[in-house]
Amino acid sequence: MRIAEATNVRTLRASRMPAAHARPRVVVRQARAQRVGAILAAAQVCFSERGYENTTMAEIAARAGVVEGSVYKYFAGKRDLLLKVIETWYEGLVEHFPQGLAGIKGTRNRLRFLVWQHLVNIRRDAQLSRLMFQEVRLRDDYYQSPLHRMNARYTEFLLAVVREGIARRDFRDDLAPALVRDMVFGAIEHQ
Amino acid sequence: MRIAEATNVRTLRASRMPAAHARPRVVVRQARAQRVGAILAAAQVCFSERGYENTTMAEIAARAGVVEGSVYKYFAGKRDLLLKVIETWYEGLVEHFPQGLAGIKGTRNRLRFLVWQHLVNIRRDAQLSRLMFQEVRLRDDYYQSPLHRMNARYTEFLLAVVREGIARRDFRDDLAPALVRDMVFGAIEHQ
DNA sequence: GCACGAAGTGAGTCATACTCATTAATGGAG
DNA sequence: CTCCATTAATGAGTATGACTCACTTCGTGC
Repeated sequence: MRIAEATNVRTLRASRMPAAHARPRVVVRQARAQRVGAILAAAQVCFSERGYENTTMAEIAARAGVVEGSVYKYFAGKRDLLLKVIETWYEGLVEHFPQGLAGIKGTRNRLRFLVWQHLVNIRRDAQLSRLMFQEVRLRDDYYQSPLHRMNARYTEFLLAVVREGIARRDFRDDLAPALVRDMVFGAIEHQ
Repeated sequence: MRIAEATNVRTLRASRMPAAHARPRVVVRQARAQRVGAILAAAQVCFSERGYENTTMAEIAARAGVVEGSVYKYFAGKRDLLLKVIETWYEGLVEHFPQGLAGIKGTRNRLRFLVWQHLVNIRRDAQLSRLMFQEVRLRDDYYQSPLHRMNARYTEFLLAVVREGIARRDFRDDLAPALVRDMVFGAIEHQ
């Protein structure tokens, strides 16, 4: 029984090389960007809902309405997909800072805005920000990834406001802006 | 060729149920504690050298001088092993705080000692502390794990010194000790 | 209409965490 | 000492999921 079954599977496998795939297929050829977008969106939902480890490529593909192999046509692998998801998310966040800051006067108000915005971001997209901290920022390849630059741009805004504050004598001039940045973001992210 | 090979494998597999394992074996029966220690030590080295993901249970077992299955007699799985490794490490760290602090007078010196000690810890055992941040503290089950309590004990020392400082009027009395703790550890760990 | 490259497919491979039937050692009772 | 029950140890086997690749189908320029 068991062996028979196994042999059966084997026979099936062996019959791979000659013309095998020949069933009707509904191939919805889509524009590249649209397809990439669908996969990214599906991946974002899956990763957010179930975490990185618990998400399978099959789930992502199914949700995006493509087959597993297709994902690998657009993304190098699961981790690359994660990086692209986070990157897309970050782009949206960074875009909002300049317009938000534009209308705000006074160093303290500007600082308050950035801190508040950061809190809003990591609370609204709690799962994504968790993924950023956990799966991306602490890995070896982070400093080589575009996300490192992206994160620098994100924290740069706070750094700039602190520098402004020093220039305008709102803060002591022996304040180290980078330390302030690390303390603010560190304190928020610590727990 | 291919099929023959496969069938061969299958036959091998099918011959499992009847008496199969009958080769000489050198079983070095060890005391439980000793064996657990060997596995933990091996796991710590492997995880530190190659990271959690890149380490295989087979590697750990080989380094500990046991067979893979034995590891599962003492640990629930790979993740449990990681938690136990970190826990063991943390125990060592926490033990050192009281004696270190005992000889130090003055709030600022005591604070400085704790910060310095923390820096030494995460620099000396860089890989382990990275594993703690990345693979443990940010996971869902962290707050249910003994490591959460362990970490609380670790940071408690700084909290206590800050409270002392307020009581002795070295610090303003509207200072929130928990915020100080989060800022200090957060700033250190942020990058 | 035909040839060619790109897009798309999914069965198959491979690596590895984990299981479990089986064997070896131990220690206590007779 | 010898038997037997209990526990330690074993490693071949299984399951799962990331990734590959031989092949099909579509779209386009000639």
